[in-house]
Amino acid sequence: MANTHTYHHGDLRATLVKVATARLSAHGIDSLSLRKLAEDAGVSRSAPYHHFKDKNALLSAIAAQGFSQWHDTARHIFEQPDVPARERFRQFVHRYIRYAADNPQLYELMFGRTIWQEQSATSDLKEVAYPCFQFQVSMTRYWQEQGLLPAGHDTLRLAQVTWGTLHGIARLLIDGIYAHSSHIDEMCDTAADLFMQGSCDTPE
Amino acid sequence: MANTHTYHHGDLRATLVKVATARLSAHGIDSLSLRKLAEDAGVSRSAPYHHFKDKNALLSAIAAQGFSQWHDTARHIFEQPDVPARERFRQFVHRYIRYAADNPQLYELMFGRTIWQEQSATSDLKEVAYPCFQFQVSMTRYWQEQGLLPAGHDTLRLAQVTWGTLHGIARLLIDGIYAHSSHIDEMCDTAADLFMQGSCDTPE
DNA sequence: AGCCAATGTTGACAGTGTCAAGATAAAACG
DNA sequence: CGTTTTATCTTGACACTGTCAACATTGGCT
Repeated sequence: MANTHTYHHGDLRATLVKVATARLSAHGIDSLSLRKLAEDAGVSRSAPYHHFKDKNALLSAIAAQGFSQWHDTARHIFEQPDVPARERFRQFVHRYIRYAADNPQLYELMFGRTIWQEQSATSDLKEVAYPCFQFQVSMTRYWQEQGLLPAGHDTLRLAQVTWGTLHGIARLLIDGIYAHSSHIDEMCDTAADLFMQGSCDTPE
Repeated sequence: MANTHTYHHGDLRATLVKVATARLSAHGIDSLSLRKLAEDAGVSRSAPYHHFKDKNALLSAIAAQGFSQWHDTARHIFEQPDVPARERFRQFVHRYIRYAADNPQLYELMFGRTIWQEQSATSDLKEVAYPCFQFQVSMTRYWQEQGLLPAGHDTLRLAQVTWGTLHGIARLLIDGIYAHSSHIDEMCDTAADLFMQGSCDTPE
């Protein structure tokens, strides 16, 4: 499948996403040009336009993949019946930052201005990303019920702040300002402790 | 001064920064092209290269201005002898987010990957930005001493996490993902409360 | 007065995203 | 089966970008 030598490529759309993902993690987001991607896929410059409206649409497709991937990971961490809630929360914090630090280019694409500015957010992207946000809210509610996070606050706001924190730390790390990757674990512990300051531990 | 009709412009460097700042807040970071800026300044394409090594160097100069401006604001908030520490902390949180929300394009430039990636950070930029970071650490230490933030944690880590939180919220707002500007104040209050959960209020 | 360094200009190059018009093959339909 | 429609791919073109080299002009120093 996906024969490169016939006039019709076979599955150009998938191939484009694949080579784009590869190039992204290898050479960074700046070297992602449609023309190079087309060349990587063994196809001419404007062939991609039959599968993606825009450069943005292609980037959104990559980001969407990232979201669903992270959503799965988050679910796995959250749904461990044997692990106490407190520990799962801690794991979640560490894994989130770790995911961002391990895939800096992808993370930046997923949460960067580029694909999110008002007009350009594809509906495909939203369909994957919004449930991912929603899941964050559900988890927050659960942690409030478990007494790990303060119950007195609106769940949505709390979810925005906790995710904001993770997002902020991730970006500071990725952009290399004010934080270094050797501090990752300590920062995660500090953040987790800060959130659970008033925690009265799990009521079983 | 800064006559536009003579062969030598007068003070092209300052003019460039000025028109760039204007164009930045008006049309966004994407429409910042050296050629347009040169035209705005009434000068030819490659004249800027006599004042800035790079496009990046010009952008860094704008960002540097932003940092020193914010540093001043932060100092003013922090050095209010009559206002209790707790209130100053709350003010700080609100003003930080407000500053970001009011100057989204500038904020993005200041904290974006563009000017911070390893090689390209100008020494001019670092000279302004690092003291700004340092000030954040000093404030954190003070708030720890005042009992507003937990004393048990390393000050640097705590500063990274608190700033990370503000930074993350700011970015979620600016990029328009998962947070809307009508939630700003509630989010700030939630964040401040979360940080000061275990607070035993100011001694004295 | 005369030179030099600072500053500004034009020409050029490689790269980009995007579209219009034409070529080709696969699929749909009689 | 042949024919037509439709999806896909290609080449040509355009306007735009950052950057450099070569050349022009000027203000200030000796």
